[in-house]
Amino acid sequence: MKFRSGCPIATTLDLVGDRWSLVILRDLINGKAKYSDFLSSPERITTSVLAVRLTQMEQHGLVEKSLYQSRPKRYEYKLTAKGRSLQSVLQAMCRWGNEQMPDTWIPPAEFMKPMK
Amino acid sequence: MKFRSGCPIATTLDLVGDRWSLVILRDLINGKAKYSDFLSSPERITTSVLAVRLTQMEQHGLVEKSLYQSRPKRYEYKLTAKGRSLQSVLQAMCRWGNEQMPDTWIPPAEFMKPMK
DNA sequence: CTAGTGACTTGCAATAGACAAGTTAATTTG
DNA sequence: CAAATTAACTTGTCTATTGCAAGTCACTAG
Repeated sequence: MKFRSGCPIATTLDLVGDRWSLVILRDLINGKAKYSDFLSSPERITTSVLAVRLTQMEQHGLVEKSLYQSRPKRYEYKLTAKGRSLQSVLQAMCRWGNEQMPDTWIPPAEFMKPMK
Repeated sequence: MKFRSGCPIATTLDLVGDRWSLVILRDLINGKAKYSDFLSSPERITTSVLAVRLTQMEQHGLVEKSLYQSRPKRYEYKLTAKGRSLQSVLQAMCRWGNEQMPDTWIPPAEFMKPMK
């Protein structure tokens, strides 16, 4: 992976600065783990984009894939510590969205709890 | 503008969830204001993308354009309160970048000061 | 008069995303 | 036991966004 600069903001955006990665991360934090779980979210990601984003997030060390059933093979996705620590970024976005964008949903208190 | 859902995270990403908007916002917070200022940042945004992003950020109410010189016309860009309040998101990204991505620059203390 | 600067615009190729359909290996349902 | 359903993808086509290079327009400095 080539980064645009050493700026921590630009570098973070090189990893998750696209339309979908942080939406998937939100779902993972909220306990979703299976391919079909992500597809069922209200934003309606398409299957092709989901497949690409999941493998890239895995390559970046944000999620881990594990077999939870062989025959037929089924995988579940879980956050790594590195991925989970992005929750503070999501919390900041939630706060901003709720303050500045009318009619956005209020997240469960659990989601907004300070971390670490 | 059509939003993917009422989720505050998804809605925020509908506005700034691309490769460049938050990099421009960082520059604005750091006092950059002119077209050529943004072009000179180390990430090397191209002029065509910069023009598009600036007009979209203006449409979304995050920045304001003002004439600071007629003949020839020259404009400067400034953050609105709505745009400035995204700083907390950038601060969270900075913290994450510095913790998880090796060799990212440490921002000036000024940038990380709590807001409001 | 020529070169340079600031703020763009235009054109074209490459990559990412949207939309729809197909595949594979089971498992459930009738 | 064949037919429908499910989970997890893959493939294909089309459009949108980004990257890269060059050009334009209105001055201004030498």
